[in-house]
Amino acid sequence: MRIATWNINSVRLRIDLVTKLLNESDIDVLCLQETKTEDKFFPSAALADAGWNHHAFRGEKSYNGVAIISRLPLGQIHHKDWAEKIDCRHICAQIENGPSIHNFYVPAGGDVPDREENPKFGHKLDFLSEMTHHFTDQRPQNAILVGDLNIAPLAEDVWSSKQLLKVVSHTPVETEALKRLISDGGWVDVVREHFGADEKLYSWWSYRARDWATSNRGRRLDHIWMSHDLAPSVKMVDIRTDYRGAEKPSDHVPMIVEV
DNA sequence: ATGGTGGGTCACCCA
Repeated sequence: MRIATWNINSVRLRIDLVTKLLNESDIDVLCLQETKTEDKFFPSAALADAGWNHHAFRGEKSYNGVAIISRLPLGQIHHKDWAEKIDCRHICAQIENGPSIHNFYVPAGGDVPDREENPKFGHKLDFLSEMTHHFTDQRPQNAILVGDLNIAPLAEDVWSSKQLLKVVSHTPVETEALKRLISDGGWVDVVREHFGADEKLYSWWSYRARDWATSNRGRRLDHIWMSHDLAPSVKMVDIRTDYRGAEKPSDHVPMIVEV
């Protein structure tokens, strides 16, 4: 089974890029974040025409939004609301006779890494803390967690750890919270496990760079985690950096895992 | 230290 995650930054604008990825990479289950559309406008027909008939999605006008697109039948679908907001940042679907897949879009957290000065940063930390409590209470089994978690936890997950220590996404309070969520929550960071500790890994490059590829100031904000029982069955991991060079690209690229 | 770009929607929000 091939599972992918991608912050698409508007699923309606980039629907052709989505179907291209599904077809050319033979994806079974694709998890999207930042779909940025209400459910009534979700492009279900285009996905069904391409052969992916099973959809679970939660969207809102302009902001956030998550979706699970599958060519395998979906069983139970549910979501939780986090940090006392009803924004669309989580959806979970079970693949019939297969694993449960959690799809998350963690708040970006604003610009100032201080919860007193910047409520968005407090929201991000509260969201992570609730996730940690949730998975500590209900340890994942036969489960996969993917999404844009908006944190690059390790020095090798950013172009310059030193220069990003005070930049939201790589501050110690965030990276420690994410590592605690992995360990206490019962997850394995299978992308990092696959490539090893030393390799620089990025999934996001800012739109603001003059030349994203030449400056290569990336961060690994997107993640694929598995429960300990499932992690040993990973066969392949691919970070599709080439999609950053597409026409009208998302600032995030797809990450694919085969189990 | 600053501003750089892009998406959604319709004067700004958010990333």
